[in-house]
Amino acid sequence: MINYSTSEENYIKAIYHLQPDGIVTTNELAGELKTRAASVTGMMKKLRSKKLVHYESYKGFRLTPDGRRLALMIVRRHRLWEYFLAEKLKFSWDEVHVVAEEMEHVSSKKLIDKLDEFLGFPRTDPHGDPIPDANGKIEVSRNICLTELPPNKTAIVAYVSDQSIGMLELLGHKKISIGTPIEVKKKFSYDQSMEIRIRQQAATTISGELAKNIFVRYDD
Amino acid sequence: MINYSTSEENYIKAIYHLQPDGIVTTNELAGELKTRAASVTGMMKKLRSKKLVHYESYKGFRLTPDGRRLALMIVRRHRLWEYFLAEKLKFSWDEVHVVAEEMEHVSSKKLIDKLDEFLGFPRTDPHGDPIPDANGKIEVSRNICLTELPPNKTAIVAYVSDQSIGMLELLGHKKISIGTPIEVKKKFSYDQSMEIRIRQQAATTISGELAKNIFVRYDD
DNA sequence: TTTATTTTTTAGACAAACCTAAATTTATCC
DNA sequence: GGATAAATTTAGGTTTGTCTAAAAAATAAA
Ligand SMILES: [Mn+2]
Ligand SMILES: [Mn+2]
Ligand SMILES: [Mn+2]
Ligand SMILES: [Mn+2]
Repeated sequence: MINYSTSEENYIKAIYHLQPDGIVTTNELAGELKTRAASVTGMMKKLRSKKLVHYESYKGFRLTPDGRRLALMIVRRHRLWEYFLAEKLKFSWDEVHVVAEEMEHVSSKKLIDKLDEFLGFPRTDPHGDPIPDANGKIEVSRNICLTELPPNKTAIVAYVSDQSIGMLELLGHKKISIGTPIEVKKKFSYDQSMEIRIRQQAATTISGELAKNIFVRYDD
Repeated sequence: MINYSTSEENYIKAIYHLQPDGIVTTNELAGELKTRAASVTGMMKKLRSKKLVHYESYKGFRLTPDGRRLALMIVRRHRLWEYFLAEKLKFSWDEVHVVAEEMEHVSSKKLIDKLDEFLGFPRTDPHGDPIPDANGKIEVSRNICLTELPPNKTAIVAYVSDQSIGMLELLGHKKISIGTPIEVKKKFSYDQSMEIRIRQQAATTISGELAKNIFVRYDD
């Protein structure tokens, strides 16, 4: 197994997050990584020479099979550490990301596979994102958006797409987290807001903005 | 808390290991870090400007109180991760060091303090080295060398000073590890070799070379 | 289909950490 | 004490990853 630098890994992971299988442009990636377009161009030449991305000048880039494999390994490390931090060290789910961002670059394969085993082979991280297995296989989540959940049917919160601090804070206040049973009572077409019920508690209202970012598991 | 680079941290830790409180020379440090004298000089200027070492040209260097504090934090991280790897992930004690060498640079203070708590505040790492507490306090081990243990008195292996792979392999073969009860049956002055007894097993012979590196806890 | 705007690449610098080789300082030996 | 030897520092390069500003290419507008 070749070892890659922290920078190389961060670029590969960012490409994966933007487009696991499609074309990413220079500015998109620069925005994602908070770096400048010129730096991206330089790095793409390097990653191309290492056969991790397909890249032709002015035409964007795409992960190669090797690049995708590597991306999945980094995502695996990231999400396993997030799970460890939340589950074993009792970090709150909005704190785990920053720390995992550093830990994901510790490269020992054995470490990660043993950690996976120690954690009991968790399938999702604290944000509900699926964790790739030791072979890089990742579950395709077929969760539906809360906005598409039929009224008066109970579903389980499985995933939140926006994982910013502000969002996680709001969810915390509303007592919504991964695994929370949730039910839509009423939808208001005027502003897409909706009245929901969490467990047996009194109904509460959430904005359309928020609802759009909540995904639930609902086996109809 | 200021953050230091992986290189800076490795230099500080190496100085600490050579001389926690005394003067270290350029070549000594270069040898320890497998780098060149010129690189050491450059880094010392930088660490001096950050007030982590006292340094005057041609006169060697010494950790400042800040430098020592930092060194102890890095040692703390290193040993807690070693403990985690051995205890929770079932790594063998000769595998933990390389991995911890990378993990020790993840800098979150909260991570380390929560890890410490999760592990139950262990006092020593898998090699018997003491783990500094959250304030940087470290136990002074008053272990004695196996060569000084009076014959026919049972003591507990507490620490091995040479932690090279070869040494750990030999100890593994002899079934000696931290916590093993050990007893000296006979010493041969000719080559400093000795006959020892481990638990209730048959006596076995070890070289003076090996005995010099084994330290035991013995409350007389 | 020219012209203007946006996107991307190139050119040139810079900081961190490393290296080799040469110069300088300190230590050792007769 | 002066000549050698050893240790250390300086000088000058290299690599990685970043930046700004200018040039070039691709898109969009007129
Ligand atoms: Mn990262
Ligand atoms: Mn996550
Ligand atoms: Mn290290
Ligand atoms: Mn150790």
